[in-house]
Amino acid sequence: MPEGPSIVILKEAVKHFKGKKILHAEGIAKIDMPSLENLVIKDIKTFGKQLLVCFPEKTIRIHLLMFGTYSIDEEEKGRRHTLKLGLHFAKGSVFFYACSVKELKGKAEDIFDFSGDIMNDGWSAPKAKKKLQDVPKTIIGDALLNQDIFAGIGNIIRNEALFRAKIHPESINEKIPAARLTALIKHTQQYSFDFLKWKKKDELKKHWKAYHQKMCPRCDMPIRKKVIGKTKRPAFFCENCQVKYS
DNA sequence: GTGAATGTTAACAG
DNA sequence: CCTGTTAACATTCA
Repeated sequence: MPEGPSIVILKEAVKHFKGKKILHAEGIAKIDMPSLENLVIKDIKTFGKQLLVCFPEKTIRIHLLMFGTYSIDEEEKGRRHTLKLGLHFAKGSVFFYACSVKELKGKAEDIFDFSGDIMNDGWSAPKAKKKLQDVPKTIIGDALLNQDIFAGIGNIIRNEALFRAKIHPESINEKIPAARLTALIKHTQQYSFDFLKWKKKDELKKHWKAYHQKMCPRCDMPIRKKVIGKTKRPAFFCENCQVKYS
């Protein structure tokens, strides 16, 4: 369940643990569990698809990958989840399953450039445009998934944003007119926040226009599914109304 | 039972 | 050493 907006929802669900002291840490993640005990959580942030549990001198980075899940206060018994990390507080607990947990040295602000995070208030569209132009030969479908360019974008967002912008995923970056590129970047951010809004209401799928769709809602032609690019992820697009710049 | 999927990275080949 | 491909991991749903 992990594109940027879903991680923002996760952050909101655990932010009440900010300022709280960890009494016990458990799980099979390869990090120093005992060293977390008695530490107070300084902040909880997100960067792209990662949740960051921040301390003065280190940052715990949790990435849900494809199948990661979490539960708050109650451990999911009965399910066969692999408990990677469980944090226990005086009041409440949080559990992360089947995810990637890493311990990073230093504070989050020194490790991540938050202007690259599509969901961050400080996100910079001009910087994103420049980064796209720095990889002129790349197809836009791959570039959108590049976390160094758009931290937080996943396969749903890229397909929906390209559909809104009427750009074919196999378009070559340098062939896309600058105005179209700017429009795409804007759609990407806007769809990410629509994703957030709809996901909260549990109606994300209801609003898909291209992703896993059969027919184009604009022109009624079939939506094509094709594994593309070096990222080899399935793209969904309308060949009739999404222009291929190549 | 099979295959696919909102993802990344370690391992290997050249 | 660098680049590109494959494998691995983990879970749910159709």
